[in-house]
Amino acid sequence: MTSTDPTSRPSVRPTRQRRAVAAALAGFDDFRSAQEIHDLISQQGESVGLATVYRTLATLADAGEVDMLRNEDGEAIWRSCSDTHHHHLVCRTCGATVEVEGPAVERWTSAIASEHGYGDISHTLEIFGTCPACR
Amino acid sequence: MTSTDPTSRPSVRPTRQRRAVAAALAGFDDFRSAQEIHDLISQQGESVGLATVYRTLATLADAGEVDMLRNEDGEAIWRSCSDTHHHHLVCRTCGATVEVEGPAVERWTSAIASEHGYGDISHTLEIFGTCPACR
DNA sequence: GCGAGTTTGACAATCGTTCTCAACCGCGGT
DNA sequence: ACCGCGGTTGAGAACGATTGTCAAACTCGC
Repeated sequence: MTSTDPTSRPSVRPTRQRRAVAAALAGFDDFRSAQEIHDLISQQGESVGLATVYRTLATLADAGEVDMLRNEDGEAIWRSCSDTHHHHLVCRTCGATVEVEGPAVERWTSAIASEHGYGDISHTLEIFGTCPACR
Repeated sequence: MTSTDPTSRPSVRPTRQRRAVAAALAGFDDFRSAQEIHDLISQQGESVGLATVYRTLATLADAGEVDMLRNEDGEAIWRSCSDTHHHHLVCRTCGATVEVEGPAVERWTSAIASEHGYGDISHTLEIFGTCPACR
């Protein structure tokens, strides 16, 4: 590592571009694709390369500051999230999203995994349904 | 529509190609990508176009005869499915799959859902990790 | 065996995402 | 304020999965 930072943080610089992406993320609370976020930034008068949007989103996702999941077409979609691990309850009609936590599920998945000798575990869990307003 | 069939079934013909895909699917029990299935068919001495593999898999998935899900890269992967509801513990290196059941999870998801007033619930839960052999 | 409607396959076209690499910029030292 | 060392960016090429195109091949019922 080249980092001289004792916290071993890879030194993320606060550039104009990263600020623009953060600002765009603050502007909506549902899941958006990278392209949509890129367009949104343009509409806010900033100019940021698409590749940079991807890079920044990936970094933020890595840092746990945004959620990334995939829609049914396999496309990556993002939104800013709270800092704790959680899952989503998504209305399949209007897209309304509720963040839910399930310590029991977390425990269950790692238990199942190690029970079968699997390591380096991750999991995806999304719940789809129809929200009260759409019924 | 051009269908004159009173049952409105779209008339799926049992062609050599579709049989080859079905045979390939019967030859493994983990999740494979379309490309891998295509290769497998070649190795079995058959020749089927990649586009046809995609088309056939899509049809089978539609009919509920195969499971299709997406790996962490957003790639579609398929396998023939059993008829009971279950989830998967998938090795992200070799693809080895273990079917797991989680009554607790099922209960938890519906509890969470109704707690938020959501109905008509479905969910996806996949666990990815590294299997003992690949570590 | 015939004709109509399906299905196929080779390949082009899409489309989301990543890579490349020279130019650029933030930051800490001087 | 000036320098220089990386980290960062952007334009566009590259990539890889998936889908569309369309003429030729095939199935099926007659």
